[in-house]
Amino acid sequence: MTLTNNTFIGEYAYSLDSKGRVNVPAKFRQSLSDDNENTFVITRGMDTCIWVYPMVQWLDIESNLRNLSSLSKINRTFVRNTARYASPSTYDKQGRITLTPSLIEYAGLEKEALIIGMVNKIEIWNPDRLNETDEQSMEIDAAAYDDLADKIIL
Amino acid sequence: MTLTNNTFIGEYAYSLDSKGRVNVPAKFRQSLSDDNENTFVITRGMDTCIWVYPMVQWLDIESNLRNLSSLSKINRTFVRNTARYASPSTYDKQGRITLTPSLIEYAGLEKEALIIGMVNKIEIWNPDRLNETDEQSMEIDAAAYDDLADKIIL
DNA sequence: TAAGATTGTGGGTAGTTGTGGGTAATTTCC
DNA sequence: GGAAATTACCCACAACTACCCACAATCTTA
Repeated sequence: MTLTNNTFIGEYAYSLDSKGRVNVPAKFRQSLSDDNENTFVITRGMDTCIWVYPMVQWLDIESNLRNLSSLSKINRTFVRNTARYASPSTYDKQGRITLTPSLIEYAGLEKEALIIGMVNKIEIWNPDRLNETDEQSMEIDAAAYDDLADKIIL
Repeated sequence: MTLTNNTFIGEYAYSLDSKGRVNVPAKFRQSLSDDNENTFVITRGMDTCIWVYPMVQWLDIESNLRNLSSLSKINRTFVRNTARYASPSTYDKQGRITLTPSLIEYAGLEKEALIIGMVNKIEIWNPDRLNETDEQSMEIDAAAYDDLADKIIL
């Protein structure tokens, strides 16, 4: 029952404990390749959620950032915003990672944490926020969504 | 008399047991190619039913998702909605897959489960719901059906 | 038709997984 | 340099899941 390495799908409802720890779904841990050394890189997501990358995936992003010339202002802004909030985190013996207070606040996390596999990364959401985001995008994106659906056969 | 690999046709009425397991029709199992490793990926269907993909078929979808950059909001939404409800499931020694409570609720499954071969994937229905859906689509679709007639020769 | 194999269904058990909290090591700050 | 706070590591337990076995019904084959 192993999918491709470093690939994550599915949705899990876990709790954030008093120490700011969340469980990484067992299936996600199993999918991690060894060269990640049980480490993720955690950062702000583009929606109000947390993004969690397997380390090797992050290294890939880093090398892409490296190639963006700082001559361009957009590049500078993009590199800055991508890099500044990122920090590596190794999961403990029980399979949990610790989130920084800053990220917990950014994502508005309280007791519940919804963990979503986004194929090449993982998202951590406050369930209520995700619901709102879902409803908003429902109407707005209909047309563009159909375009996408044409390209990918489900 | 074997059909093409990973191809499913026909209708089967099975039961959902107390642990959320349904049998995969023996013919469907036989049709699965070896590289699927006896594994399906189960997710929400576009009607209120469950979709079951042979793993290799899903991997194809996955690699398409992987190529959608998360810089675009629409892409994020699309990847999220496609990936979040999906989960791999290997059938057990008796040929059953386990459905998640979330999917069982989505499809409104109770004791009976109707399993339908959809050529490249499998659908699992609550029989009552399928009846309703059938009746609704009967009249509506006459025109659209004519369009289809251009594309497919029966 | 009888024997054997296959298929669908039910349930028990051992191992895994998620969650809470305790203690020692490390860091921070006065 | 030492106290306070933070972090990392460890243990414990309840809930759940995957795996195994059993059996009845159906189909296959000699």
